[in-house]
Amino acid sequence: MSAEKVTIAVVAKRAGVSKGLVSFALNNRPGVGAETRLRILQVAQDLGWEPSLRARSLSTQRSFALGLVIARNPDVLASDPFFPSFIAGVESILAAERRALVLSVVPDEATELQTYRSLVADGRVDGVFLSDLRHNDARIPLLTELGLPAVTLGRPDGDSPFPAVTVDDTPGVTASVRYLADLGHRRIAHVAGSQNLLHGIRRREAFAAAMTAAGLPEGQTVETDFSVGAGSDATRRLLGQAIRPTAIVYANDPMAIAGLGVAHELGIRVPDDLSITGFDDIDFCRYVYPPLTTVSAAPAVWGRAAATTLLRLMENGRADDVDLPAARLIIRGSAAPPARP
Amino acid sequence: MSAEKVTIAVVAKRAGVSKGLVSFALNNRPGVGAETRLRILQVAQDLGWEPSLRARSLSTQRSFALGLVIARNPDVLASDPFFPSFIAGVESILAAERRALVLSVVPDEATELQTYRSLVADGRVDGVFLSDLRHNDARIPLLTELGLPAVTLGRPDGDSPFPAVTVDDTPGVTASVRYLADLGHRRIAHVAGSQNLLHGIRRREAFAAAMTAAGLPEGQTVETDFSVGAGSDATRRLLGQAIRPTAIVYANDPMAIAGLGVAHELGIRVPDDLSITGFDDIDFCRYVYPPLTTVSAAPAVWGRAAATTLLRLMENGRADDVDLPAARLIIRGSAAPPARP
DNA sequence: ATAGTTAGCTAAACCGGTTCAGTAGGCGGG
DNA sequence: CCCGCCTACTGAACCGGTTTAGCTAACTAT
Repeated sequence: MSAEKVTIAVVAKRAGVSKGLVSFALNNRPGVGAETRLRILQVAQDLGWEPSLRARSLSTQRSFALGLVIARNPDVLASDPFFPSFIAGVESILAAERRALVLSVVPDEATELQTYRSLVADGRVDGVFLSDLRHNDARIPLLTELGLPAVTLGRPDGDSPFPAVTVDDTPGVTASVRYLADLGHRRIAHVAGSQNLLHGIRRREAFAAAMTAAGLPEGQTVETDFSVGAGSDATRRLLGQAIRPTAIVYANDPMAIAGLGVAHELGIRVPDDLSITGFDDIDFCRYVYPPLTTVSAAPAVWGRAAATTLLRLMENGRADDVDLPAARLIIRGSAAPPARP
Repeated sequence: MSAEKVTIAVVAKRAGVSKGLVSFALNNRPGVGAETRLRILQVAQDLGWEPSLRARSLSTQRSFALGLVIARNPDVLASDPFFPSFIAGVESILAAERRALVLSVVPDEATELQTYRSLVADGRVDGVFLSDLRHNDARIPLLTELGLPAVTLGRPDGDSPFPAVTVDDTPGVTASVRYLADLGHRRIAHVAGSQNLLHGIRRREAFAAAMTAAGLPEGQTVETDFSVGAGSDATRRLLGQAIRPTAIVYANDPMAIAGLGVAHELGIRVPDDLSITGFDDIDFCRYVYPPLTTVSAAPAVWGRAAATTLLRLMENGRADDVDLPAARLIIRGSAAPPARP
């Protein structure tokens, strides 16, 4: 019988109006009589009509989807729960708007740029999230050139036409150092993240500044790529020295957990012989032994804020920067006063 | 000048043929003269023409995208690197095909089903991956009804019209139990995953069967939801007993790592006083102390195979099941012969 | 020589919306 | 009473591809 597919034309005929008017009524635009509008909407509902996203896409040149491109070393990606949580936050906003999230995971930066080009060429997305900002990030001029709306996760270090949704890392690092200094530590080291990434750089800078502010000698810093393995190696190097640090501030939790493992292996007791702090407050922190003192980051909240901002930008052509509550120190059991020599 | 947008019509005019013929040439269909075809392709290339995905979508009723809907407790999602790795595998196949991955993360099963309906109603995807299979999974009849091609990750327990891409968990669990039994353990417990999930059920069944096969008494089993916190609680319960197990087989690594933490906290030495094994071989395993004996799963390989199979299904209307190499035991340092009482 | 194929190609319909120019009718102002 | 203007609405073009019916010319078979 009525196996006929319901299109705007069917609705129009049934309501006794033109296709155009149905379109106007649907997108509640002016120029439609009040009762006509109601009749149209009623008919649409009766027929169970849902406008075709594809047709809409073609005529409006929009895709009703947002994009996220992740360029990370697979190891780092796998052990860092940032993205799953962030994405869950993003989705909680998008679902209500009936928009989709297009995700790309790529192996390197060159592919990443190429992926943005493809996404735009294919009109897959109407806007994107820029995560893992880098120094002089090539994506910013690229996206500007491509004319694709974007939101940066954190403030980039150069000029950027895009709104930034930021969680400031500095206070968390500062608080960690101060906390350790107050406990009496003087030789505090830092296992830094990748210095290609802005948050890696900023955490290291915050560490250095906090050491100075605490009146301590410059702390030893080891650069890593944020991976668990690199965290382990860095810890081994730090602890293998004749004079070793009494505390280590890690740039993320996975590395701190790896550090915990190395300490155990070397028979160095945490927190008695060595204090450590992490960054991110991943789930594991609460459950390793001793539980990890770390800095909370709330990636899901970040995801919601980023999605909201990006939608606003696309809607209004502009959106203000958003500063989320800074990450703060969560004190657990992995730090204590240094042992007396 | 030629700021004009390049469409098929422009290419057609420039090549002196009709739009239709350009389309034929592009999709290399018969009915186009050899040199005409070359000329058309040459013109297309000269003009840098890329057919519009949106227009194609509308006329072919396809979206050139695949979907993945994840319904997981945020805690579990965050600590389990399965999806990031799986997705990386999927993407490595999709990128070459110029298809996109649409990802949805939803809070519960009801929303999950609704999400599949939306994806189909909006024509967002041409096929989907079904992960985290459940007993009598409602998604299978739903997708059958919706007519959406799908691939299941693992073999479902009921009838399914979809190809299954499987990594058999059983041998890994069996090997773990056998390994522990060979070391001399008799009281082996199992911290099982969610019994709503097929892999949770199968690992538990494999555990029970392996215990019997090894001639051991039925092992104690605690059910969890696969989360780190639940793994911690379960461990605490097992170790708080008067007569406690000498070994614990965990249904996944995050719980095993939590178990390691609990043991440390209680002053129970691993592996001297307690042996443990995990499942999945996540990155952390190598770096906790002692390094975790576990079962490897290779989610990225799984992702590639699943994507390949799904594409084949969509192409040919059918695809065979794929059985990937079974997960195998990786022996590290978290198990040893039981202490003499 | 004539009818029947077939390869190569064109024109137009189609996918299902949006948008814009234009028309008819109603109303207020002069 | 006429003009102008606004509101409600229609018809057609448009987005940019795919697909189908049908035409022509050349080639084969009889």
